[in-house]
Amino acid sequence: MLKLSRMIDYGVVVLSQMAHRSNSLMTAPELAEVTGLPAPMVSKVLKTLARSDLVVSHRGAHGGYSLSCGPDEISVAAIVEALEGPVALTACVEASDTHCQVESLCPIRGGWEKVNDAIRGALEAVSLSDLVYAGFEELPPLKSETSVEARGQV
Amino acid sequence: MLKLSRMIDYGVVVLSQMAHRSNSLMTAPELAEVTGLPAPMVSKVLKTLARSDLVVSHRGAHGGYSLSCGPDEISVAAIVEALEGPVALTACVEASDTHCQVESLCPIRGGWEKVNDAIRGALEAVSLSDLVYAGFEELPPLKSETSVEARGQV
DNA sequence: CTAAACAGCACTGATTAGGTACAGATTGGA
DNA sequence: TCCAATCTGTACCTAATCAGTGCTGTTTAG
Repeated sequence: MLKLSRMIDYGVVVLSQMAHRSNSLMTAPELAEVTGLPAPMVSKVLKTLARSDLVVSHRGAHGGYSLSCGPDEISVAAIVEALEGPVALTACVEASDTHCQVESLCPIRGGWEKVNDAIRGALEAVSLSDLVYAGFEELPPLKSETSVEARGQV
Repeated sequence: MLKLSRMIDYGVVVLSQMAHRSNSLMTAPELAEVTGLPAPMVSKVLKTLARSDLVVSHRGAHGGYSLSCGPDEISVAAIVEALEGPVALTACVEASDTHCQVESLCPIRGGWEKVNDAIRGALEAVSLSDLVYAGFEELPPLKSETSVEARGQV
């Protein structure tokens, strides 16, 4: 099924909310409320995204997070990479240098890289703005949104 | 990291071994030996692949499995689909019709489909033969291969 | 100085995946 | 006719991973 993890799902949702409101500074609790996602998770995701410079964090009182650049400059690949490490599909690829005992017999050998490249390419070709602005007008920079009880199904 | 499951890994390895030996009939134990993968797993994978008609099974004594068509006609997408169901990245997509409570607020909505399509397209573009015949000459149709102790790292 | 906000762990509970076992069903050959 | 070699299907267990939570520390505006 090739499901991606909930972290990534959350990350994309949160980022698109941020993109949706023209780069205003938003706190983790605010974003949690707006998206309807569990607050600790949103916080966790934002921390991770900040480490990869996809968002910039502003510490201290009246801090928060904002996008580090325009939503068209953020690819899905970058988000995935930030939250789960480099896009690589098989253990084979990670450890092939040292461990794969049957490398000389395995007819695939470097073949996995083709799959990896294909996937990475596909994910790099999709930007955050591609996901967001599909028939959806921009929202005002916020200030007390009507709350959402639950996002229900992720 | 977007790792794919070991089932798929096994599936691709097994299929490429089959492709590697021009369509000869091979039993599950033989393929397990040749690939160095655990025999019950190989058997399990082959059963599943047979259900999706990627390989054809021949039951009874002197039975075995063979590819249902040429390796250039089998895409990685087909293998993934056979072993893990349709390529769909998020729970959001599966259940969006009924469950997603904030669909009207969620700025992504149909956006995930773009990611799914991109991935599916990428996987469909890579065929089994792309993976196999990268500087690797074909083997004879087999008969008592030198055994491989362990494939070690998958 | 204090409160609001981010940073970084460390922990737990549940889900899932990897792997095994076993009881049928099917077929070729002795 | 019967046996042995194969595939078929399902049930089951263990171990790894993931989602989620909590807590302690750090930064900064006012």
